[in-house]
Amino acid sequence: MSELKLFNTLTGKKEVFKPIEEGKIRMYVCGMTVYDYCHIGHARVMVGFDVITRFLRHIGYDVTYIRNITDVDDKIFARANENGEAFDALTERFINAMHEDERALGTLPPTQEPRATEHMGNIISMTETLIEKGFAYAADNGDVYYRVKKFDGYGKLSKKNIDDLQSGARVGIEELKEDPLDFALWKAAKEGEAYWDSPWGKGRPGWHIECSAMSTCCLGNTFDIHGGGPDLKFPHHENEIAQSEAATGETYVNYWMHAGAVRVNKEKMSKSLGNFFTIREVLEKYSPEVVRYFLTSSQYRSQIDYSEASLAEAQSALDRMYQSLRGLEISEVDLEVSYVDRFKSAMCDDFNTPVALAVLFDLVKALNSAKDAAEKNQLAFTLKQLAGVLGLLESDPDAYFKQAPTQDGGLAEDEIEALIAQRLQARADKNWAESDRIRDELAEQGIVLDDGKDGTTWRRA
RNA sequence: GGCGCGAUAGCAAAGCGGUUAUGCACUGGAUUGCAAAUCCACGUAGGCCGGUUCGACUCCGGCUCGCGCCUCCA
Repeated sequence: MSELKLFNTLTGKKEVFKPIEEGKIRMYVCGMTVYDYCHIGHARVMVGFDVITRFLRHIGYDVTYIRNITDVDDKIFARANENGEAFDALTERFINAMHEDERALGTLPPTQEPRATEHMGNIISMTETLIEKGFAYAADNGDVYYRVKKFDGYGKLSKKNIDDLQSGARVGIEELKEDPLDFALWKAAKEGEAYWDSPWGKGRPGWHIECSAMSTCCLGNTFDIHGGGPDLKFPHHENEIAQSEAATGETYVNYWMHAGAVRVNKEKMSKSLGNFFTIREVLEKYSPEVVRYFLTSSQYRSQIDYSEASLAEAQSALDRMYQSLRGLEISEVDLEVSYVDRFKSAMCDDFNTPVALAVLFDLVKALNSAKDAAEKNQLAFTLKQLAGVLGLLESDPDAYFKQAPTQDGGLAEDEIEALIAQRLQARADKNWAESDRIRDELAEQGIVLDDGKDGTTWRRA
């Protein structure tokens, strides 16, 4: 079998993957800051690392997959304040919403989902360590800052030169910092804000320290893979490296993986631009599996353009896959190895899902052309197994075609069945006009009829 | 301005120094009462200019254009 290669942001190259511990992978992925609904950009990371995790497990790795929830943050406080709502009531709501979105998209739950608020002790002790080692200092007001220039190699992940950064940094606003590049590990609480007690007084953690604390706590000083969205490279991940490596004196992460951006009209989808589509919005029109297919149809590192047209295309493609499985009773047999090998070598090459999908389509074509029942069964079984590694084709084909994506699902199933029965009678009477009238009537409701040799089936277009 | 990434057929998206990617759409045929689905047939694409090579979409250099990061963002 081909060896697993993955693109490491740290080196800028595709590298052969070597786990720290034979057969095991410890992976941390940056999750959500929970103050709003997840958008398609989040879905990209969720689905992307879900597929990665599924494949790594498929090829035999014991994967510990940690994805944090950042539930203390300036934006959370700001939003809670706007709403006149307690910050933890707000985060609880959006954590639940996030879990709903994930269940809809069929992503496997992470091994653990640590929350910043549950790791205050670790956050504070890591901050203390950084102060002891001279990498951080407490300001007069109770803030604690990280001394960026003290850390050798700052910028190595995002390939930034510290001098370039400095020239662009805003100076003068924060007199509390020794250097404008320094970033906050701990922020003193302002009047009326929620706070935690610390050696520096009442306050809360800065943005980056919680990930260093949680990842180290859950996975150890050094772990295999750290992933996240493209906009986390700098400063978030850069700062995590600075914090963790300064605190532990050890390499923080061996392989850094970053998903590509989701764009809308050639612009990055982002909170700040306000051009984002939430997962739940999209799911009103398209089935979750179509969204997953769309996200899988390009390699996880490339940027993709979100549009209705691309989702519609994804649906057509996925329909083709399900169509090939429709009406088959599939029983477990040995897999067709040639397809399995091609699939695996595609996925071993930095998770090349577009090629993996191409293999699935070759399988679909072979399946559609096969005459022999045993051969059909083997191809269908192989198709389902491999697609399952991508989290696809896990539904019953009939259910897939009959599902109503919107809340008002249009025509009810029994009405459809009744019309089909009427049409069947008309056909038996060779009343083609009536038969076609019913077909057209259903077509107007988005129902497509397929007359097969074993009767008529229907699906929603 | 600094750093990084990309430019493939109508659209989307891959691999590859010389041999069909794949999907969607389109067209013709088979099939069907009519359709749908399916099958068969159908595409010499690779931003521009040089270089290396027997041969480059694939390697090297330059240019143009697009995008991302440099500030909160997945």
